[in-house]
Amino acid sequence: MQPFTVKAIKIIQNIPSGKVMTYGQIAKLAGSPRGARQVVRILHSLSEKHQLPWHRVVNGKGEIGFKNDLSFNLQRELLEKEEIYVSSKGILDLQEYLYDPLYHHS
DNA sequence: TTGGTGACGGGGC
DNA sequence: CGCCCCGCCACCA
Repeated sequence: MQPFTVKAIKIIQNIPSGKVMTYGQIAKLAGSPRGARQVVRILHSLSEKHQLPWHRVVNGKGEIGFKNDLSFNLQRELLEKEEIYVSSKGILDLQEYLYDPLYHHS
């Protein structure tokens, strides 16, 4: 397993409930600034095995990425359960919900 | 080995 | 805002 994959998994596992991270942000923190698509791959193939909170990952514009209705609706439901408001078009407010593991209060 | 494939991202219009 | 193009990169048939 590549170090990138290991790091990305840890990062995803540490996203707190009620917050989201973007594919690109995770890729960058895991050491591959242009590896957003690899994050997609990881979520797709390893979410179950590693019990990843896959629903807390959205694209850089703050939208649910799925085109597929079933997956789209499921992700929206899971986010709203965590008090994250998602519009019917799948858009949420990154200013409010984005999690930055490198940011610390005072 | 090679070419197709994305739950992406940035830039241009 | 919406579209389109292009670069990206590990995986797999």
